[in-house]
Amino acid sequence: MQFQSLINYLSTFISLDENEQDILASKVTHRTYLKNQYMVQQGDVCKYVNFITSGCTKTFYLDNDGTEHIVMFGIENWWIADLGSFITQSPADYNVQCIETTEVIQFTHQNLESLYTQIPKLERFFRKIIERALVASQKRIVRNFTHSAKDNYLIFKELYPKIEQRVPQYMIASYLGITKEFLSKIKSELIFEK
Amino acid sequence: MQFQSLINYLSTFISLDENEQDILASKVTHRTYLKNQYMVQQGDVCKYVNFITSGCTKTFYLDNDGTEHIVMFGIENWWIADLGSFITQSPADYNVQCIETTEVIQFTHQNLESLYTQIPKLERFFRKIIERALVASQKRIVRNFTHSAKDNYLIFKELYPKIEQRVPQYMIASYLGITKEFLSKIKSELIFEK
DNA sequence: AATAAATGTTAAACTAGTTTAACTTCCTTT
DNA sequence: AAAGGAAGTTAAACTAGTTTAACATTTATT
Repeated sequence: MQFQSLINYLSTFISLDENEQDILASKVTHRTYLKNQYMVQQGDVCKYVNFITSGCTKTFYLDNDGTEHIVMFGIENWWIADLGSFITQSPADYNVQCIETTEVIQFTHQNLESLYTQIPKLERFFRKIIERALVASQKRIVRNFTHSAKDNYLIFKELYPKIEQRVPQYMIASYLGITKEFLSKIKSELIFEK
Repeated sequence: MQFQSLINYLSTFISLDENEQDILASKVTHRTYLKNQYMVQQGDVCKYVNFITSGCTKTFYLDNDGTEHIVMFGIENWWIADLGSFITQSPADYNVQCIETTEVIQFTHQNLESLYTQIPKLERFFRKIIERALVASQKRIVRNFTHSAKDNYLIFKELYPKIEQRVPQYMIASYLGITKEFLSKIKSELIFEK
């Protein structure tokens, strides 16, 4: 059952007694999105924070030319939302679309707020998750500046080997901030170098 | 007095009663760093989260060539630390150096943890601050991909007009991920365009 | 099995940003 | 007031990554 995946995941960070688990269960819902469906659309308010129990998503920004820029991918045990939109309940800058059929456990803003109050351990947990995400985000900024596209591709493969196998190459190029043609060139150079 | 600056700042987010203010005061220390002094050095453990009451700092990464890459600046009412190092109490990736004489209020890891427990409002406050920082960091990643160096410079000026006036140009170039020579060229083009 | 659609490749011409190096201007320190 | 260092500028040669366009391969649909 889906909810159990969340409990298992949380148990590696915090321990919740039966009562707390029941409270949590009463505040979340479960949903399945089909491949290509949108979890969040640019311009809509992001209603949920989503915990992925299975599947794969991409979070992307559409620029004025209609080009998509992938901000992040999401797989099992990742938290996915347009955080800026969710916390302020204002229109989203990003789209979240499913690359595979994706099952999630959803927290509304109101339910999450009430969980924070009822189970302070959970607020602490989310603070720590967000701290880590911020550290990772800052590291990514520095990486982008200090490394060539080829190095960044190799680092990506090492950091997220599971994602590299599941998403098309042109999306990885977008995540790295380069064109699919250039990534193709990089890959052929890497094969040659071996 | 320095501590009052922190209280004033916090009051725009949360209200602390006298007792809570006293607890807070008992858990922080004050320190003045001179121009060019280091608040954090790459390799050391980042011992404090610093709230700047006056002055200006740069947080930067030194790559293998010895080139510095500025991750962020800090001015009055900003929180400065190597967050990754602070939360795990492991060696820092970044340096924090003062661009001006800088006064800060410092929180050790232990004191901050105990404040979170004694004043849950403060944990909520920090969660929100970090959420915002994460949103800003993700936006910066997308900005870097979607805009030219010239656009990013204009955006920087608009976003942080106070910082632009206080720090040398070559540091702004580093923050933008371009060379000082190219920023110089961009500026001369902008003058010409007017 | 056939066709269309999505994904991936190659190569040539191009451009945004880097490198190097020489020079200028401004700021400190004596 | 002079001298030295830090910060900023200019320009030429270069390179990492883009653009365009044509083609190849894989995957999905009938």
